[in-house]
Amino acid sequence: MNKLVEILTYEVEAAFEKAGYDKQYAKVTLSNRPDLCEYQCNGAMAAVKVYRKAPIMIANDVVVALEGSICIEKVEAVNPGFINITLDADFVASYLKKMNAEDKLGVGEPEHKKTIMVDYGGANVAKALHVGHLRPAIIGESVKRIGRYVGHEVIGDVHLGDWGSQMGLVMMELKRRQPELPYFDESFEGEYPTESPFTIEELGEIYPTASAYAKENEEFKEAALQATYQLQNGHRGYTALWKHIMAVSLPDLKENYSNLNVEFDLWKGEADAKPYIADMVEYLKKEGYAHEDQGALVVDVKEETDAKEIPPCMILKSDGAALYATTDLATLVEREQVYKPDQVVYVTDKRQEMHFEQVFRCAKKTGIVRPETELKHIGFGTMNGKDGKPFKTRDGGVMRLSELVGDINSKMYEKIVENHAIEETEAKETAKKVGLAALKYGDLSNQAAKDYVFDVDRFISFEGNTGPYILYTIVRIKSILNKYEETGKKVADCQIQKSESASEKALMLEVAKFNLVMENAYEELAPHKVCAYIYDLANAFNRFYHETKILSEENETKKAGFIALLAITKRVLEACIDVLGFEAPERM
RNA sequence: GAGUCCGUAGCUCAGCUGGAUAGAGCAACGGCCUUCUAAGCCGUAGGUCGAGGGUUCGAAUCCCCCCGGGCUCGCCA
Repeated sequence: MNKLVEILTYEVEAAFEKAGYDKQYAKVTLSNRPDLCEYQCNGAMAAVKVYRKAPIMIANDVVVALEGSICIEKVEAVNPGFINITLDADFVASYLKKMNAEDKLGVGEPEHKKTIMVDYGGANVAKALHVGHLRPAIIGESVKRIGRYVGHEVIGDVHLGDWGSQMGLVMMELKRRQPELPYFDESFEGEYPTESPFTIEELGEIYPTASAYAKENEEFKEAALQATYQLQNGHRGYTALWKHIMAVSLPDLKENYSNLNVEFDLWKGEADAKPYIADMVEYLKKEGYAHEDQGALVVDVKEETDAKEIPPCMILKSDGAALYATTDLATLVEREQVYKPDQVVYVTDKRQEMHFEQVFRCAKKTGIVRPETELKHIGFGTMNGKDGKPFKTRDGGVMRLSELVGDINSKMYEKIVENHAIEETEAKETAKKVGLAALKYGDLSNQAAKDYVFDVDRFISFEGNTGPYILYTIVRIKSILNKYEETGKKVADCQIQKSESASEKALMLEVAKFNLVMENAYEELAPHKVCAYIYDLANAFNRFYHETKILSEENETKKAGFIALLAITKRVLEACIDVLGFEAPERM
């Protein structure tokens, strides 16, 4: 289904040609002056150079040529040369009817359906999920859902950090604590215990301790690096220990992600790239891409146009161990073999920009991916505390995700029971939904690339541009629709009617933007655009709501028109919050 | 040092592929609940868009330079 701006652009193109001007100037955009018009075309001013005429004259010619258009109620040329368009109310109503008849509310199928892999999460199996994992999970999940909504085949991969030097650190810390364990006995040849030597809580504490200890003890650090290398090369005891770490971590990770309404199609990790590494290294050497430099194996990725020095992409460390770039490249080899993705999107901290630049260049240069494969990195900014510095707990530590989510839920629960008499089970369920919306909307409404201030109290506030406000709007609509059905009538039978008030038309125009917004959010991989849109839409609805008596409207056709408008507004809002990764309760 | 991102109202943020009077929310102040959820709506006040220069009919938006800040710059991920 064509977007409104497209339909209008076609009309205006025809008018430009009819008036004797090139249609390239006919692009119609949303108005930036809603007080003057609904849509606008600025092409007359751009066309001045070619036609050597005052822009207002060109605009006037086009306006004359537009007369009789069925989509336009009013069009005028305004100095210095704006063409201001106000849409015909019947046309808008029929547009919404068409939208309503479609499953995806006017979002069409893409010309080329792509297979897209979204690599997000990046949870480290050696440590508990903490607030640092929040952004990739929330943003990646939304990007995945937006891609699906616009019609692509999107595969989400958690891509666990289960293979790097953090594994060596954990193992050596464990050895320091329990040197008697058979995993550390090189002469041990029996069966290793099936029971893990640590719990998830212990594991969560072991890594930070080990990491800190490695910074002050060179010998320990060396041992950890050595253990990492040995693990990567099939050391029996370490492999057995690795399996324990995985077995203990995975259920905890799955539960945490599930609480965030984040679902992965693939639970692969860096370790899964292992079988591809040897062949890949061999290939890179044989084809002459990789060479030795200071003992390490590297691929040069410099380009002449570089404004700065891009270091070579390192494939193997001087001790022969694999590292970050190695597993990322080998993972691309695997993805190319198994899924042949048209696009791979990585969602990580923006500080990793250089790493991905190197990996992408290396993958293209060496033919690991096809030339047309799109490799994209969504680098997100830091979550800061109210002081503008990276978010920490009161005692300066890293807050666990489960703790954060628990906090938000209990604060939300208190607010809910404070406001309404409500049964405890429902209150808890509602608190969970509203809390998640608060958290996700708080994050997603910011541009991903920017640092942002993580202020829980603001996010869970019931006022202003927040997740709860959006949900409240949906709940209001649901409540009215339910009451309408209680009178024995069906919402589904209601037909959208031509608007009769300014606020009603404003709401309809806002609803009609949906396909434009969704496709744009996909192209720019920008969930915050969806947030901005539903905030506008919710505002438009609330304005309409306040000046319109809906259920007490006496004219049944008119009332049904209102109900139909509410129903489509709700569908659009729900489609949006679904791609953002949260949902609305029945009441709140 | 080089590169890169950022600097918009007291605070938190939109707007940046050039358009008309730079928008929200919070905080402040003032209205609106016998009526569909007031978690709402309406209004008032608040800005040399970091500074300067340039391109343009037109610049928060593009270019240059300066100031301030974040981040990155081979064996971590």
